[in-house]
Amino acid sequence: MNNSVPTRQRVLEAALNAFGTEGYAATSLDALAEQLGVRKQTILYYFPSKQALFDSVIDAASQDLVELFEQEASRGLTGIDQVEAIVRRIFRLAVSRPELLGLVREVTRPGSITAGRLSAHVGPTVDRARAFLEREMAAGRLRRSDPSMLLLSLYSTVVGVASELEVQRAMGIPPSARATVGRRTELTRFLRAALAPVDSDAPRP
Amino acid sequence: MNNSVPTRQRVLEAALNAFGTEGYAATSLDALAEQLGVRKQTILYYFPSKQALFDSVIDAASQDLVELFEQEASRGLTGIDQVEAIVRRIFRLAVSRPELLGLVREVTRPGSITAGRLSAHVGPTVDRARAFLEREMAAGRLRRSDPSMLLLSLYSTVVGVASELEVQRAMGIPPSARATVGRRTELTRFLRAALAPVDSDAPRP
DNA sequence: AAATCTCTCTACCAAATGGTAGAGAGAGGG
DNA sequence: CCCTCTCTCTACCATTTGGTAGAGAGATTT
Repeated sequence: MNNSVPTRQRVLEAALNAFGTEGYAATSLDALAEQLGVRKQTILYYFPSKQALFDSVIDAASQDLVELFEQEASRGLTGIDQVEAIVRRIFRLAVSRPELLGLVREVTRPGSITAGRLSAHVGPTVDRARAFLEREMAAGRLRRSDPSMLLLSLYSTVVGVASELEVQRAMGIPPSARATVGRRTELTRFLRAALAPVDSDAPRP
Repeated sequence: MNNSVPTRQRVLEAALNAFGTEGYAATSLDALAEQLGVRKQTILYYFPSKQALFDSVIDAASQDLVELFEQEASRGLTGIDQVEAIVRRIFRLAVSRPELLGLVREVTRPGSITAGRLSAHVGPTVDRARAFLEREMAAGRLRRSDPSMLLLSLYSTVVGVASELEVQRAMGIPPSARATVGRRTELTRFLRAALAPVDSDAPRP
């Protein structure tokens, strides 16, 4: 059965899903194996330990994320339009592959063991993003502020709004597809207000 | 030894710390007990199961959070000043009791078991916050937008910036005390830009 | 003094966990 | 035909986990 997708890749996908939604500690190799219709030792054949599997999952997820961003960045938009395009992409991601954002959340939590692995992969992309913000500020297309801090604020806001379903329920926002679009629309308005340049941001002639 | 603080409360505090930093699944009762210099059965005497302990921790944490907010809200500030005061409080919290925000993060994660418990406790406070935003918008002291969505954006941004240390490191922001103040300052500027009313927000006479 | 209540302990246990050792089946090459 | 390589399996195992049963010590009540 299912001979089209190689086992190793199937394991990686199932693991990404499990780690991203349940978390590392709450995911057992036995449960993962059963879900795949395979024995635990088959998993351990491809990945020598649970930690090694987790590392590989992070590597794969990082690659996906980086590709997504580089692809979007290569379209050459500027100013708030580029920011809005990225937001749109992240929201699409939150719908189509919520486990990916979940994994990011898992990896970046304070007590995380595998701290630097994701950072190492997305580092260059983060640098590109920061450089973009600096460039656009200098050109007067974005309000001037500290690029690193702005990037952090953007990240927190977008990923939070896109993925914190429980919080949203607590705040009276139903987790429907229609509400998702509404969230994105409102978030975009929020970001436009925060990013739009003011007079004093005009580029030096 | 340590007869001043009752055991039950010591267990609650240690559990809040562990659950908030390591997560529910990664926290074992044995480890918790050892850390307390007590046997696991002592914990199970006060809390019939691990899940019951977790529930109690959530209850206690909720109470702390609610008190904190109600206390801050009772000072009667208005507009962005009130928002800024809350931000300041949350940052102080992120420094003095990071495990509290970590617990919130743990509870609000997608695959969480104890979904509604925190929501039930903080619900009324959330309602108050939303009512505040509506009132201030109507008075022309905040830019008009959807209060629920704005609240969500504010929550995501503030908690994210205050607590996502790993992300910050990945973005080139060192996790020092000085940088914490810098983050808060920059975040406040970001929020002011997003919240400041524009001409069309003037209250109807 | 006897009985009860509060609290912490020792002694266990069944289940689950990550991991080791190695057999067996099939394919391909010599 | 045999050898080797790839892949998945069965059989185990030591450790850890959440939880049960109940003893013992001290204080309080009757």
